Amino acid sequence: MNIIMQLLLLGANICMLFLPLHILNISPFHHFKVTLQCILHHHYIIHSAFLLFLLSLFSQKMGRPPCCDKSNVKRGLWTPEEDAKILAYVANHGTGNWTLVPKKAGLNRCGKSCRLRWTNYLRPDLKHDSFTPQEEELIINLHGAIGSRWSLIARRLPGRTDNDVKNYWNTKLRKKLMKMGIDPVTHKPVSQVLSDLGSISGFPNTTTTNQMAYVNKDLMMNNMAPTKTEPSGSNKSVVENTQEGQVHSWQHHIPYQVLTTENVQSQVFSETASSTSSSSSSNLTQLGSPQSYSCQTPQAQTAPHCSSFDWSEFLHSDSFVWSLNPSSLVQSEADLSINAKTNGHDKQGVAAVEGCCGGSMEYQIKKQCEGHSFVDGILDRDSELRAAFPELLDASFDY
DNA sequence: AATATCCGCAACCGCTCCGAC
DNA sequence: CGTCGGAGCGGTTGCGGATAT
Repeated sequence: MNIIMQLLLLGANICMLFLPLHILNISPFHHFKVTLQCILHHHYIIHSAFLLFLLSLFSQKMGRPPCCDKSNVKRGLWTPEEDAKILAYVANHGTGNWTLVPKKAGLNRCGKSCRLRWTNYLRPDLKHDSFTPQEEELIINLHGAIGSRWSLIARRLPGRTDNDVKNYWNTKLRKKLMKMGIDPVTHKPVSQVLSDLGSISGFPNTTTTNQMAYVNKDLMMNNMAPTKTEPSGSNKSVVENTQEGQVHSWQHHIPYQVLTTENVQSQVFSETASSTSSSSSSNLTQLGSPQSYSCQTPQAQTAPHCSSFDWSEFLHSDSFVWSLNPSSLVQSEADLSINAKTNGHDKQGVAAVEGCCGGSMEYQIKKQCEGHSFVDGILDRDSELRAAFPELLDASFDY
């Protein structure tokens, strides 16, 4: 045992000798001395800790240096006094070179933190009241067109920051769309997203009944949360039950893994827009689904059965009473009435969104029925969007 | 009334971009 | 052309108030 441990330590030390110990002001002799003492006295744990300590020092020294000394700067909420210092500094010196601001303004804060405080809260042109329906509508339309590029969206909303828009989307709009049965990522009805998934998932061409074997239906029913009753009574949203219920993942061939429906939807969305959602790769997602909901006819909500496995049929089966009800979906979309009004200062953007969404659902369905894959549809949509949103998608977009 | 849970928002984190050198 | 550092961005976290139990 000792021999094995000594061999392991020897190997680790040989590796360590390749590291430039001078960076840590540690001489190879000192390193060798510590190692030798540990081995001679069988202090393997101590020596392992020593090696880990060296490695952690290297990771700190070799990595990118922090913008400030995190341990010595104040964090958390800002006090009125600190706000006043920032305001006074900016009034005298203007913005820029934020790393020097804490020192010059007499603040014990990270410069980056100062910049964020200014841009997200203290800027005099910011609005601090709640979002208007027009702003809400614009955010939804732009998100459908360009995805989660919050800074781009915020620049079309005077007085709003990207953080404001992002928070409002995450806390209000995303949930609102989901309640309406609209996928907030693709801006498509969830039923169609699921249908699209069925056509691209590589699922074998078997009957729905066979595919149901992937799902532990009984367990799903047992795990379903009780139906919530909407205040509106007869217009009870069946969709809302999808938020509460639990289903089991069959997409990943883990039939009995218990997941919330939201998780399943997330997986669906992440698969349909695989590696396209989120910042680094949102292009396909955003380009694939620029839709203004009012453009969609009620007929468009019920996609024809183009693929061998139809998610709509799957979800509308008796067992899945929580699934999307087309009638409620239509009602919800009528309530939204996205195109009822056009924001005055952004007619161009909204017009572009509306222009490119004409018959969008029919378009997708037609494309799929013509043998286009879902990805083909996204790429086609990309081309359309580039034509419809030249000012948003061009690098030369003028804010 | 006390506690738990939910929700919204401010702030932070890590990464990328971009201009200066 | 490569490096460095400031600025910007999107995702995530955590706090504090509101609401439910």
